[in-house]
Amino acid sequence: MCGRYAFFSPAEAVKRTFALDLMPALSPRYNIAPTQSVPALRVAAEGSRTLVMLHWGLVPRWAKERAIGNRMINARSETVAEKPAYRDAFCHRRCLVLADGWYEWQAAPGGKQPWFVRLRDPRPIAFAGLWERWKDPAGGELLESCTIVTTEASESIRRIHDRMPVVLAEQSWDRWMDPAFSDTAALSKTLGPYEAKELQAWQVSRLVNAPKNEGPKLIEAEGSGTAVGA
DNA sequence: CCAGACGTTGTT
DNA sequence: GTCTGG
DNA sequence: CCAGACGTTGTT
DNA sequence: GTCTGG
Repeated sequence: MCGRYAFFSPAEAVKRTFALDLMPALSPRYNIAPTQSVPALRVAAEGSRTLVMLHWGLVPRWAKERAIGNRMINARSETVAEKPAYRDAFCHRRCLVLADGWYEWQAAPGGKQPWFVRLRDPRPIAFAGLWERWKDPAGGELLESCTIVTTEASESIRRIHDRMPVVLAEQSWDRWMDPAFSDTAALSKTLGPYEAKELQAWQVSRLVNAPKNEGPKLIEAEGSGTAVGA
C-alpha cells in the first residue's frame, strides 16, 4: 500500500518532467505522512496542468468532520469505482500525486522494518490519485483533499508487501486524468512501472517510522545485502 | 421506516 | 485494544 | 503508514 | 449523499 512516501526532486526537474508552466520551490520531503498537505497535479478547466496542494486523506463531500479523511488515505483500484466514499471523485476528480518513491513496512523480529521503493532509473513519479472538495458544516472551512489508488504488488515487491500504489507511466498520465477512462483492471499492470526491472527497493533506517523525522538519511540503504531489484 | 456507515491493511 | 494525529 | 494518547477537575 | 443493516 502507500501510507508514507518521499518527494525530493528539485523544482526544475519536476517542472520539466511534468511539463508544468509553474512549479513552486518545495522543501525536499523524505517522510510525507497522511493528514499533511501534498503536491498534486490536476488538469484545469482550460486544459493546462496545475500543481496544487491537497490534504492527504480524502474527505468525502458528506463528511461531518475532517477526521473522516484519516482512514481514506488509500483507495483500492479494484473497488474505487463503486465505493461510496470514492465513486464521485473517481468519476469527476482525478489527479496525480507527485513523488520520488514510497515506503513499505515488513514484519520483522524486533518490530516493523521499513523499505524504500523507487524507480531503478530514478526520476519523479506520479501516483494515481483522486481529489475532493469539502466544506466544514461547522466552521465553513474549505478543504481540498486526496487519496492514493493502490493495486496488488508486483511479484518482486510481494516479498516485502502485497499491495502497492498505482505508479503511472508518463504515457498514462493524461489517460488517468481523463474521466472517460474507467478501466480499473488496467490500473494494476498496464499503465505504469510494475515489473522487477523497473523498480528497486532497499532497507532503510527505522527512523522513518516516526513522522516527525525528516531528511535524506531516511532513504539511505541500511543493513547488508538487503537490496532487491523489486 | 430510521440508524449508521461510508476505508485499507494486516493479522488471526 | 483502539482511536487520533502527523 | 507508525507513534502516541487514551481523563477530569481546578488552578495558574 | 447513498447504501446497508436492523
